[in-house]
Amino acid sequence: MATFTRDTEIFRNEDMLREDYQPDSITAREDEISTYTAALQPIVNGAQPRNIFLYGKTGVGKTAVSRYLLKQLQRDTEQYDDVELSVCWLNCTNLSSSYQVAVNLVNQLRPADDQISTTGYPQQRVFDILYEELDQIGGTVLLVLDEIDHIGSDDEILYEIPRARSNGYLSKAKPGVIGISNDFGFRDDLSPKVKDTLCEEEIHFSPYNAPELRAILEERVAGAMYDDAVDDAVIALCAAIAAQDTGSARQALDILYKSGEIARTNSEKRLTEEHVHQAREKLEQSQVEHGMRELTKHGHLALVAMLQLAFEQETPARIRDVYPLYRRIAEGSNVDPLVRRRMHDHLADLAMLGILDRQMKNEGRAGGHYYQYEFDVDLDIVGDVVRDFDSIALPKGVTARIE
DNA sequence: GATCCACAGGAAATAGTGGCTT
DNA sequence: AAGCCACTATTTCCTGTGGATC
Repeated sequence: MATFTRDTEIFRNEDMLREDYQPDSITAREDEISTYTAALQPIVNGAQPRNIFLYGKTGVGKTAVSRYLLKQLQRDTEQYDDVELSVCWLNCTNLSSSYQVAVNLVNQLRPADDQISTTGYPQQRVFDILYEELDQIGGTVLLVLDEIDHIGSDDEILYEIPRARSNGYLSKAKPGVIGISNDFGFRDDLSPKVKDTLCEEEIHFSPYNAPELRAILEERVAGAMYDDAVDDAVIALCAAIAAQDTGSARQALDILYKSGEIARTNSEKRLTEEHVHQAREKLEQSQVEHGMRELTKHGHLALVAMLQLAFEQETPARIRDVYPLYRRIAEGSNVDPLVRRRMHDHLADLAMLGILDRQMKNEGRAGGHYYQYEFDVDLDIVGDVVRDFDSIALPKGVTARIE
């Protein structure tokens, strides 16, 4: 018989450690905030907004600071009658082109019962619709494009919006673009014409160091967990691990949260450093697992082929060895196998996700150059994932090893 | 130092899907 | 219904590459 009781020892309010929690104040980003504030100043003055670009790795506060500042800005501009500020927030993950960003912006601005479809229109048409919507809102409209680097090299929209007004497409609206990017390289990939218009203000967010992470954790822990549940050493360790790895507050908070979960499951009252280490390992593991499950069918087939080779001690293996096996498994599973070139892309994907490790070998005239692939993760984890592939006929060598 | 292996990986063409316009 | 438009996944074709070997 299961019983539920309220947690009175570890978590007071675990929401505060979650991804979507928005803190009331921002810790350790003073410089960024002051630059950002200065860049937003024209809006308060009722002038044309400047375009702003934020760079920095995940979990360094770009989104949190933006949310925080824009909220302040909206509140503080209310007192001026000649400033009408609206903010439109769009996360561009999964949007790979300007066209899609434009469509999603329109749909964001429109009511749910009047959406437009994601394909079918000529590109310029979608832009026209977007301008109509913007003009309808009027005033200053800030378009926040989070994770904008996902649109890759197709940056047309970043050129269009800032110039829409001077080109006479807009009469009532003053649009401003705030781009948020995880990828510094994105800036260099932008076409020159976009760089000119868009990168008026650039703000760089550096990774957090250990003391900063500690400050952030302490800030959150005060509300999220009971005082007796955590001590400074545990917090310091979470901060240290995250600082060394990614410098991301997200990671530090995740580790702390997971540590608490582990402690709670073991019905312990205090977090220990051991819990933290376990938490880190678990998180790493589940990330890799998630990556593997999300792959396409052919990615899965490639994974199975590699697993088979690993079980036979044939790794590291080269394409020449993996491909025929992949073909057999695909055919056995009633899937049309891909050509070698394409299959190679899937292996490269696996390597990029950190699931496989690849080494370039070069035997010169005798053997040419090629990659050798082997697993970079525990085979048991791979086995766990592969066991759930129900549309793939696993080779015997694999089924035997994973039960 | 030229050659050449065995592949890496870029580029363009093609297939197939879903949706708009007239 | 025919003709567009955009997207994704793939195939086809091809040039590039590092270093052992000639």
